Amino acid sequence: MKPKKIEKDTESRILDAAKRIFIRKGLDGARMQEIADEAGINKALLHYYFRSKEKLFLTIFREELRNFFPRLFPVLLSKDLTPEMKIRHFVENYIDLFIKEPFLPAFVLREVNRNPSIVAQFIGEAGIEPEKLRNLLDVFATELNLTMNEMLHLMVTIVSACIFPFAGKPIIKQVLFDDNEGDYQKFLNHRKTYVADFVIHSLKGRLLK
Amino acid sequence: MKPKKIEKDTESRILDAAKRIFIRKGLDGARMQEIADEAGINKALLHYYFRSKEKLFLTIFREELRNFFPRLFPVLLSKDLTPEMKIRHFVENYIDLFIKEPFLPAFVLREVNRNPSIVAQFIGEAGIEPEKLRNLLDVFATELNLTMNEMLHLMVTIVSACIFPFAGKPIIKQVLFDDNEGDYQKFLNHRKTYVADFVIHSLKGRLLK
DNA sequence: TAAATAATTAACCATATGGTTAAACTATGC
DNA sequence: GCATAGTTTAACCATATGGTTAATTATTTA
Repeated sequence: MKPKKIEKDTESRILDAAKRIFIRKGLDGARMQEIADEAGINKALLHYYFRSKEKLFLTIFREELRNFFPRLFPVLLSKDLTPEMKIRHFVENYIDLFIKEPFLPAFVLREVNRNPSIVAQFIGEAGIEPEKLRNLLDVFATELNLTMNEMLHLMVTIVSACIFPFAGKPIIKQVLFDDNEGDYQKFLNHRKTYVADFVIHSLKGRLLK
Repeated sequence: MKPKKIEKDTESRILDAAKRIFIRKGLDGARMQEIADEAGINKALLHYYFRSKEKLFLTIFREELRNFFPRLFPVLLSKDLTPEMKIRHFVENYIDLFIKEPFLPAFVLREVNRNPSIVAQFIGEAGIEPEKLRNLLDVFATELNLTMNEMLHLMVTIVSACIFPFAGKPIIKQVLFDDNEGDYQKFLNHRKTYVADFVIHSLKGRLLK
């Protein structure tokens, strides 16, 4: 029952450590020494497993970009959900994801703005196919009786409403909740139903034009 | 007609250069040499005018934080605007601001996440008074027949919808617009009316519950 | 078990970077 | 014209940082 190989364990220790450090500090702010310390290993070992900081970073980034992207296909294609339920599911799952990974939004936004070409570079590997996604949105637009343009705005609005509360946490918490973490967390929990309600009301409200 | 003093000019040249570099690259990514080059001066001169990178950065950040914060008081307190018009004004002005300063949202979000305490530290100097702001929102909530909780969500939702399209530009442009800058810009312009409409529909839609 | 291979470390290296110094240059006041 | 204070520069410094090397210690394999 002796552990045969430590290497595999070391690799995942490195990945865990790198993830924690990179997500909080970004590529520019992270130090290889810091990651080594966090993983409890020698700095040279980092370069033994991942040749360079860049390589290690991209390994982490690819994975986190995949997490970041909402997996719309299963929800939107479901036949036994009303449009309203699809929206509720989406919002709830997406906000829950960020409650579990609160630093993910700020991390991804920071890195794609540092180097925008990284998006095109990794979008495929992150399991996103823009064309298929746009087709999907087109179908959903029809279902909701929206133009594709309106659908794109709707999508961006929903995603914004889910992501910004996390990416803007320091500001929101300070300005709206007097730096009270508990109040801010309560706000996040309410938000799952609030955003869905808000969107659904808006779609209904169009009828009142 | 000879220029009497160059000094003042030098200082503003430095500030302009620092602003450009810091906003695009952040504190961690920016290099003092780069800022000096951008300003067309010697690196030592940077330290002559602003003792350290940190000091120079904070000078820029303070100013940009002030820009970033929506100036709600004049709009929300106006007596001759309907709530609907207040929302329309706010959204249009806020999005227009970011069309002029497209890197501002990503910059502020990056830096407040790098060092959250910077918000509390500079919120006063940026001309924001959280208490007064919350009072203002309370009044507006009454005007709209909303609870304070709903008002906070509404506020965050509107701000999210304005900011995220800029902070998330690399992703949105790539995924939704196949990397076409023109399409993305058109989207931003539509967005001014779309977001306002969306919010107003939602408030009306509540009646259809 | 001995050779071969993989994992790990301490010490090192080259370069980049924020920051300093001392000297030179410029304008201004007397 | 000269002294003084303010401005600008080239050269320099200490340190941090990503990365490498060579030796050491497991682990595998024949």
